[in-house]
Amino acid sequence: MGRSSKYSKEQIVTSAAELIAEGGVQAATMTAIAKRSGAPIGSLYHRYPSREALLAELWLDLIEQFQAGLTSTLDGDSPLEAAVATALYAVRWTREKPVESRVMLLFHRRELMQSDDLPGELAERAAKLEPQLGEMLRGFCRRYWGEVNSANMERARLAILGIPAESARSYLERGKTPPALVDAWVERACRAVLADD
Amino acid sequence: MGRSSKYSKEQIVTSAAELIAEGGVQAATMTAIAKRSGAPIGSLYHRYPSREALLAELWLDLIEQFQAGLTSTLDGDSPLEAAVATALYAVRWTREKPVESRVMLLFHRRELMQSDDLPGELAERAAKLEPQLGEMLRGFCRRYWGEVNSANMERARLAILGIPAESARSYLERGKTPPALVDAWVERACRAVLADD
DNA sequence: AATGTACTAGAATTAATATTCTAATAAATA
DNA sequence: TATTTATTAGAATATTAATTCTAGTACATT
Repeated sequence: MGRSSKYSKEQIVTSAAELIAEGGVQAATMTAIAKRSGAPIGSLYHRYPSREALLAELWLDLIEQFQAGLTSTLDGDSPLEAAVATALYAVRWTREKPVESRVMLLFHRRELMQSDDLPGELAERAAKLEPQLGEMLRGFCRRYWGEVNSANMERARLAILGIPAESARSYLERGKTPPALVDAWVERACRAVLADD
Repeated sequence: MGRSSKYSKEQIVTSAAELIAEGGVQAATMTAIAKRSGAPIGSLYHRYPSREALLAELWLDLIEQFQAGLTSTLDGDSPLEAAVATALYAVRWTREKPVESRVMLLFHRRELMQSDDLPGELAERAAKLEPQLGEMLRGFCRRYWGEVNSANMERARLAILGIPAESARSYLERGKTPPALVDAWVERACRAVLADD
């Protein structure tokens, strides 16, 4: 049924990610994405209704993949050890996927998805992200403290997500990747934030 | 000598900051800044050679002010206690100046100053920031560990700057301000990262 | 081989914004 | 009060980038 495609969605989205990683969101113009991926502008619009939908899909792909890794890691036996492992997973992820993590950590959702009128499927995917993260943290609080309240939630968020994010960010900003030493600091900080009073 | 001005630089820059805090950098168009501040576009260009120069000045004002506070706090007697005080100063600053801290923490320098060809004075001010921060951290390393090396520098940067930044960021992103509880977590994390092995 | 259909192509159009330009205005000084 | 000049005003222009449109292309199925 019809001609087979010469340029895949993946090529397009990857090109956009590289452009953002190198020069920020504003560098990922439709013309630039076309040039980098080899696909003509017409083909971009054949696949995506708009630039915003293209960038939103890129963003959602990344976050979903990352969050899936977090969630499964935090599911370990000992909640404390699972928390540490999750924090370290996040740091390692940025080491292994510097382009993707630059996009994720250095640019804000608003820059990629400014309006609320995304194509339905994308809007649904976007709406699931935060609840899923909340559910993950809630589970942790229940297992670790035996109680879920907003202070615990914030505390867990800082220890498990915030600290590794920041630890990586300062390197990613400078075009580097967090060195191995950082892992030890992240682990300590994570444990310190979660420790009993 | 000539007509006195009706709209100050400060009004203009403040309006730009509010717009950015509310809607991101892209919301701070010259038209929007003009509307919010009351000044007509012509007046904006009378004071600033370009939008970029206007935003750069805003950014530099904020960072310089913030960094001055950091530097003087980190100068205390006991290096460890001074480090903790500095980290807490940063968190409190975001609590007291939510608009300014949103601009500083949520948006990247590149978004505000994309080119390298800023008017000379601004370029000079921009060039001083990072060295000044480095000097500050270097002094801390010398006093606390007795030795300055890149691992120490990174570690100090995480403990003193990174951790409070992240702790505030997660609230600022949601349009909130870090609650008082956060201070205790920041202090612990700061001490943990700086603790002996 | 003929035909249908998704896809490629990229030029033309539109939309949004920064910037320029020319003409008023009003305060300070002589 | 006359004059000077920084400043206000905002319409006109230029620029940049998204989006649309029309035509061609090649694969898959019949």
